[in-house]
Amino acid sequence: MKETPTYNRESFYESVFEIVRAIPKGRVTSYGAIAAALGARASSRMVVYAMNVAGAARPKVPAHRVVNSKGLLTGRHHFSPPEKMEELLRKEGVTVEQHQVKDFKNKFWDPSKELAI
DNA sequence: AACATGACGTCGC
DNA sequence: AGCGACGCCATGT
Repeated sequence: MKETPTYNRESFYESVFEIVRAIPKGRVTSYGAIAAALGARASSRMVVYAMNVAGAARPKVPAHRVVNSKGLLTGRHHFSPPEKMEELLRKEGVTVEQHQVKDFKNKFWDPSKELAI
C-alpha cells in the first residue's frame, strides 16, 4: 500500500487546528506548547506550518491567539492587514503592547494541561 | 534533486 | 541573563 511517506501530517494539522480552536477567548498559547501537547516538542515548526495553512482551513482557526513563547506576535505579518492580529486580541480583552502580549504569563493557556487530548 | 527558508524552541557559552 | 548556534522537518525555488 502507498501510505504517506511522511507521518500523518494531515492528522497533525487537524489536531493543531482543534487545539487552537479550543483556546478560550482572551487567552493565548504558544507554538511550542501546542507541539508539546502533541508530543512533538522539538517540532514546533510544524505547528507554524499548520498555522500557515490554517488560513485556508475550515472552520476558521483563531490563529491570532497563538504567539511565540515570549508572547510576541511574530505571526502578525501573515494577517491582512498585519494589525488585524492585535486588533482581534484587544477585542477579546488581551492587552497588546509593542506587538507583545502584556501579562503573557497570566494569559497563557497550556493545552496539554487544560485540554485533554 | 539540492539548497534555503520559516508565525519556534532549546542548549551552550 | 543575553546572544549565538543547532535542531526540527515540510514547503518553495
